[in-house]
Amino acid sequence: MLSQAIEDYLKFIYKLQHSGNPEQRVTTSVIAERLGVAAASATNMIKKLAEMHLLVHAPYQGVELTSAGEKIALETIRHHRLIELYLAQALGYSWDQIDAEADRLEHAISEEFEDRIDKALGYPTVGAHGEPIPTKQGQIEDLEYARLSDLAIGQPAVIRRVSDRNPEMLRYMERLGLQLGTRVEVREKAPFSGPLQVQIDADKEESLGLEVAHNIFVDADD
Amino acid sequence: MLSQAIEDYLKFIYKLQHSGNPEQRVTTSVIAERLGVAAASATNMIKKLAEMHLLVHAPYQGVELTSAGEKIALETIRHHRLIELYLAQALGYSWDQIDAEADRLEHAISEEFEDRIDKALGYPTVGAHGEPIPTKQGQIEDLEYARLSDLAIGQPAVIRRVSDRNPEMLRYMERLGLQLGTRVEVREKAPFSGPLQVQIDADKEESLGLEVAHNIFVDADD
DNA sequence: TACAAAAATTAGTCAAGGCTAAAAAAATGT
DNA sequence: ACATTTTTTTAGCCTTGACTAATTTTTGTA
Repeated sequence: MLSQAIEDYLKFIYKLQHSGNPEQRVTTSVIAERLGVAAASATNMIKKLAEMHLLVHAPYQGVELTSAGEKIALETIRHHRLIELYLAQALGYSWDQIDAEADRLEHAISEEFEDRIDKALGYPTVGAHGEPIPTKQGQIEDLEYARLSDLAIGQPAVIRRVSDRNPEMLRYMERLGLQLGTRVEVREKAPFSGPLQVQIDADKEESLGLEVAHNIFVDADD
Repeated sequence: MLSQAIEDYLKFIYKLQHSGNPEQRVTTSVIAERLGVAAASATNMIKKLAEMHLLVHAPYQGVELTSAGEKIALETIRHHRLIELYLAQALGYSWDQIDAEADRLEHAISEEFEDRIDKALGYPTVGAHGEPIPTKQGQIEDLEYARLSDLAIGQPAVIRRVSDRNPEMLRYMERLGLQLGTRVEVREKAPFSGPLQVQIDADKEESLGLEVAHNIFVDADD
């Protein structure tokens, strides 16, 4: 069994590798910052993971997971997303609570547990925030959606994914009725990075800050 | 937050204090054996727990939980038993699997999780093996049942609790149809600590070894 | 009562995984 | 091109909770 620390490092490294700009190298300091540890601690762990052949480290250049490392990262992410969805669907947790709980549980569950909640959920392919759930074999779809902030005015769209990074923001979205599947349409964009006027679900119009809109991913509705 | 190790020590010390013979002192070696660690390790942890005022240690005499220690033990046991029941009822786990899974999960869940499964289960008062579940306030009933091995011949009874210590044994009981609520009656006791002939649920009669019968607790049915 | 056996403790290690402070390497701007 | 800033690494230390081996203490028995 791998330690919780190792699983966490691999998980976050995977996420950093696959987040946004693909040219963004995953360096020691970025990893340290994301995990909330000192840079020296990250250096140590990276060295250890490299010795375990879970990643390759080019000093000062960044880190890349090996397929063995990626496999573990994807298993951990699968656990996390299945647990999140289970918490939301079976136990009634709200959007902003599931991430923290799943962060602890993901390291504690067995394969058996994974299989049973997978089955209970009907073998879902996307998580509670719309992220793809890796398969047991380590396959993951990469769903590419547009950001609501980039949506053309007047183009109707459906919310397909939201960032789960900020619980505060999730609470805000939930309060506005922004969920997966919600129909949205940008009505107006204020100049100078100002707020968007967004039509929500045909019955409501709200002013949405750019930061929030940046963290909502939509599928143009045609 | 207390470490998993501390919670485990307190849980097992509580269980040892309240298992069977009340004159049996809970000594370092007994604790070490139950937790599967070296005696020296137990000595260290006991010293630490004593410094934290979670127990009182009389050297060579044994250990006794303080009320603070007992509170933590009972919280941990509550988590364990709620999780076990949830695994059995909501996720279809079998009797022999739930203990191991709960051992890991009990240290990872939040109060929120505890509350939600408690509610989902309808605020149960006994666990999957018939053990009382401590309340959130740390109250616990002590249910005293007779052992099936001590039951008088011809006395009908109902299974109320089984020991969860041995998964093999649980699997065996399950296979024989021995569950909580099952009606049993001892028909015959072979001499020299021999097996019992037991009527199970009016439709079956089985020969049961003394060790198994010793780990089944019943309520005389009158 | 003395002494052997059993139980408990102490002493010293080890592995994980953090930390800070200092040193070294790389990148950047003038 | 070189000095400064940023990033990374090294060195050394800390805490947790295990371990083994050696040393008490206690206890049970001849």
